[in-house]
Amino acid sequence: MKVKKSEDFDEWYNEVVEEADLCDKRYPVKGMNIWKPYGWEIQQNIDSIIRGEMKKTGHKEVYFPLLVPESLFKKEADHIKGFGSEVFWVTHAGEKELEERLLLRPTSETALYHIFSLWIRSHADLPLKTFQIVNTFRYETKMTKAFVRVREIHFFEAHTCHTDFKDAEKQILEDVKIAGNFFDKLAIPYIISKRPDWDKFAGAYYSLGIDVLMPSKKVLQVASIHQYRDNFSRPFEIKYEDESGEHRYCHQTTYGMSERVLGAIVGIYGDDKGIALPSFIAPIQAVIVPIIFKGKEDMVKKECEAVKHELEEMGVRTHLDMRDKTPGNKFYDWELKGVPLRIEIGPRDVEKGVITIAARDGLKKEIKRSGLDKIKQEMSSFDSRLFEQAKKFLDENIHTLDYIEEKEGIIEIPWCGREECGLQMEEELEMTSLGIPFPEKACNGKCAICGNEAKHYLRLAKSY
RNA sequence: GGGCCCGUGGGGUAGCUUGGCAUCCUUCCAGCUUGGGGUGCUGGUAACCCGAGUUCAAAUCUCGGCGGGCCCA
Repeated sequence: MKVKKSEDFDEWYNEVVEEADLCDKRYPVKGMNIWKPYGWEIQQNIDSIIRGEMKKTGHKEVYFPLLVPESLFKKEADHIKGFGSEVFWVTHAGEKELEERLLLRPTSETALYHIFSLWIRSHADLPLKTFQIVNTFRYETKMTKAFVRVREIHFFEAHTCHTDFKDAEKQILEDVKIAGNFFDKLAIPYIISKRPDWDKFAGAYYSLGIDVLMPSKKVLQVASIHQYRDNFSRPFEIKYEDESGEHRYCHQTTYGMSERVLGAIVGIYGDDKGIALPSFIAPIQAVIVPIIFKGKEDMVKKECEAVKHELEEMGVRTHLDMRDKTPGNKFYDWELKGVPLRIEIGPRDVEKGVITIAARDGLKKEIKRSGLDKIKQEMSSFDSRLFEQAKKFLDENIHTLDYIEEKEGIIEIPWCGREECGLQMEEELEMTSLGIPFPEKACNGKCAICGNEAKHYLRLAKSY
């Protein structure tokens, strides 16, 4: 690594995503990067966590087509207003112009909901809980950044339909819980805010944003949960027949996430040596580096293979690095790639009946060869150390204030709830509002702009 | 939306002002050496973003495209 994380975070980030073999940014279309095998494997591991959570809560996986006819896309007015300027259009087949233009989904509401209206007939079909993991496309005009702002998005989206608002609200709470489980496994601390009306998702009744704090003290939105009420079900005519034979519109919710989660992990846990991966998503959880001396090669090699085998039996994803490089070289290499635990085995260890382990954050110790099962504990305590360190950083950078004051990080200011006051805060602080804390945090102060009774705290921060 | 900068082997760079020979580091390949934090030596592969123009001659000057980055609203 040429750039220090503490000196220039954004530049460090740009370098580390390529150096750590997560992606290749040389593809000649702006905002479309290549997933390299190592990065893709991490992302797949992240996906498998959310798949697990979806399965536990009764969501079914689907896969809808990439192309959406223009007529469907135009059905919900706010939605097209919000996304219209950033869609990619398919207008031709060969030389022939299409009768109806098709677009690459920027998100999949309009594709799914047309079909949901066919799938849902009666209250017995509800709730309908689905999700898909697909690529979506948004023509970003701003500066793109690997995993953080891309034009082809690796997107997870859960879509649900319910009999009424109340049942949809229950789904929102379940989503909050799912997010909790998900981010806990990744050891990422986060905050949830109810977005202000002027910044909610195009077509939503309200939106909850899940944000993390990056080392640059700018926040990154990593997930969002939306309550649509019947905003989409009306134009798409998603109706069901209730017990009394009446036809009613569904209420809907969505929960979305993208590879920004990976961006957050890179940003939050990386250091001057490279990235650091929580063990749950690390493709390699423990790497064995043999320390070879002339004349003792076989002894060391045999021991390494035996340890690898035993660890794999325990379900630890293990790699034995037999490349013809010096150990120091390999150490730097695996640190760059963020492997949680390194195991060093040399003649000295074999003779003493131990192995030497070093966690990615520097903690080094010997453990008994006969006590290999300790490795799992070492991994989880590594994860906890990552989390504690990030949690501390987040907590130290949330400032609850009574009046407007320039601070780095996230600030919370008493707010009357009126849009003009909120926008003025954004302007004065040169920050964007994240919304009001969720769950709501009691606020007894006066609005920092107009002086009227404050209804909530408004959270603001600089953001990506 | 407005303004600015940049594009040279896989990565990082020098050369551009004043047109002519493409520099160095790293990576990579082969071999020997070394091996508990980037071992050393020898040899090798490999580049001027694309297109048009000016010119005897373009990495260098002009225009356009594509790509990358920064600043302001």
